Amino acid sequence: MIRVRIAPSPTGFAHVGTAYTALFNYAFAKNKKNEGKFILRLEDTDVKRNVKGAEEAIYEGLSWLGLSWDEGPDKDKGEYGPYRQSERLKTYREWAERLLKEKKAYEDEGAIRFKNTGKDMVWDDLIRGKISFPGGEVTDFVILKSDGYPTYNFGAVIDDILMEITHVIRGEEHISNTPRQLALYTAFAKAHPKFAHLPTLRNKDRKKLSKRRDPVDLRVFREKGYLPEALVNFLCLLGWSHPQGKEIFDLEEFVRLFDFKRVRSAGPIFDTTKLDWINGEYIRKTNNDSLAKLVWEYAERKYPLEKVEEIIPLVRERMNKLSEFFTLAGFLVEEKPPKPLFLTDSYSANISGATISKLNNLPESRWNKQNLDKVLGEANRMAGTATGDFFMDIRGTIAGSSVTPPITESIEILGKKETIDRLKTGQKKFSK
RNA sequence: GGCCCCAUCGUCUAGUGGUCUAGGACACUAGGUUCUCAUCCUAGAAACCAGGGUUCGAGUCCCUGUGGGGUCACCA
Repeated sequence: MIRVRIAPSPTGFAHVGTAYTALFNYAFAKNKKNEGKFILRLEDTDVKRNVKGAEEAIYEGLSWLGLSWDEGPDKDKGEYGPYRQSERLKTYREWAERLLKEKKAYEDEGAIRFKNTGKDMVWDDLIRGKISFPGGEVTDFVILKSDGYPTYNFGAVIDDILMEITHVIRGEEHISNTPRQLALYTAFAKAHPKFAHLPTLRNKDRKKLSKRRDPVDLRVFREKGYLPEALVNFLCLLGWSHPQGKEIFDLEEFVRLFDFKRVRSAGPIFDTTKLDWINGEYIRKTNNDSLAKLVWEYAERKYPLEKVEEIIPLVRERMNKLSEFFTLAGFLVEEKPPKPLFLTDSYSANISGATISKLNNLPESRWNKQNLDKVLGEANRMAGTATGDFFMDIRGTIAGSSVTPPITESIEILGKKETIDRLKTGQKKFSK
């Protein structure tokens, strides 16, 4: 039985790196007939850095991405819990004292320190092959702090033993911790789990992603209008490649095809340019009704759902992020009319009394794209201006922008009264 | 600096000794479609870090160098 875990610290928000590690752990656990267990353990042993709400943020972030865990602090304790390290202090003390009794550790100013054996440490990494450290590298290190909390290396090893973790899949930055952990397994005469060290996600400076400078908070991705499926897909593509070279695939497919053989060891740059494209692909894959709901929720239900549904077909191929709905179609949903733009030299001919009365003569009941095309075409001929210019001025006048969805469709949705009001306003402002 | 990891187009990557005059995707450029923008279609530019080996043959194996990264806490 495969058992894997992620072990984030609740020190703030859900980090995209945590999601990345979780994704690969999840895929590995569920890959084999879906029978592996994916465990969430909270390493809250740095009392000073624990932040309230951080735990919930982690749950939220992972759930948003569809990465569900089988065991964790929010679930029944079961035979392996509790899953918060702060609730396992007694256990760590017992195990540390065992080492003390066997003279494999010693007390040092209120802390307990592990006595290094000086042996070379080697393991066969699932992603990188053989990795070895010279024995002198591991010095005596603290395993139990004077406040009674375990250090990372100790807590992780004890829990991995007790929780029967079979595979430790984590970031590359933990490679240098592995010899210390291996020494601990040896001291307890326990077989160590298999290790797989994933590449670290980097920023444009090729440095490991930083909380300070890089967009790493999962909530921010949601706020920017990314779909969780798209983010997951993007994350899959960092360090892993689809055997058929596919770029767009869902979590289920990733899980099914996952293999460490296809994981690269070089650290990829987390460049969201491609994520924007992937997100657009997912938006275009979503049907109108579902997409309208997503936008509606994204807008915190500020606009009528029916209105959003009406607009979606006009913008679905124009947006890569949900947020772009507003820049594209804001003029159709906002109460306040936009400031008109006069975009061509033939404005006065385009937005003329003739144009407006032509539209005015079209009754509400016949206010649809087909008739609008006809009427606007006639108005354009009367104005005697270039078609592009004609529509451009209508665009600028009713939308206050030179980039909008198609004009006749937009006018249909805007409605007769509002359209004519805006055209009149534009005409008036222009002549001033 | 010690130790460790890594190295193919700007970015994500394919490639497990010959089919590589190195393939795909994003981004970019040009053109087509079009009332703008986008979608869509077509084309284009763009990479094996360097030097030594091994081999009939190296992007692929080995060594060295260079470059990048990680880590050296009573943080995780």
